[in-house]
Amino acid sequence: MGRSAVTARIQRAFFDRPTRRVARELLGTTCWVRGGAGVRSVRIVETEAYVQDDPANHAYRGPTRRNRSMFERPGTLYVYRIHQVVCANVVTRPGEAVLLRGGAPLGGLEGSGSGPGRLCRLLGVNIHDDGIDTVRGSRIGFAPCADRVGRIRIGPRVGVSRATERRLRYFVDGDRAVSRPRRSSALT
DNA sequence: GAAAAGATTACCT
DNA sequence: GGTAATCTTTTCC
Repeated sequence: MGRSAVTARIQRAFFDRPTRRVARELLGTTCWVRGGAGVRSVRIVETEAYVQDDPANHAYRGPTRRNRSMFERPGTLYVYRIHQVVCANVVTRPGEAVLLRGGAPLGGLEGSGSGPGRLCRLLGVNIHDDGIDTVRGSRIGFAPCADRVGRIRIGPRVGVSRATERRLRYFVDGDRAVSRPRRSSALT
């Protein structure tokens, strides 16, 4: 990279599009988090779309205290807690969002970014980041895809107990940071 | 006010 | 492959 580390930032119009398209096009982008110890970043390699009329969507039954961030502007971060870990989403259209499921560490960052909980732990994302703006905020942002993305594949979502047949999961084929269903060894 | 479920992960046998 | 950990939100009585 001959230029500065962050050459550009993904704007709000990127997120204000159909959720499945955003989920697919987030693959290969860089997600950075500015913390006390510096900036941590990963290359996004796995996402899942949560859309309307989707029983697995936290916003399926409308706004609640937990999911209020999902009704904020496109590009807003929706962070929720599940068991003892947190997961991060980016809001697209009202009540819809993209779950960040896998990221490959960049810039010497060490650890595993495979899985939504591990990804948040790697980046240092916590529950207090819920509701922040990734477009204008200084804490977390996305940079456009710099280099070529591998083959993109689509498959069933992981971990959800409803609407499991829907193919709303996008991932870069063969990337190490992609989580896999525990079910079988068969590649989707 | 109480009980159940959950977009997970780590560790057990 | 199966289950416990762990705790907040949601839902029901």
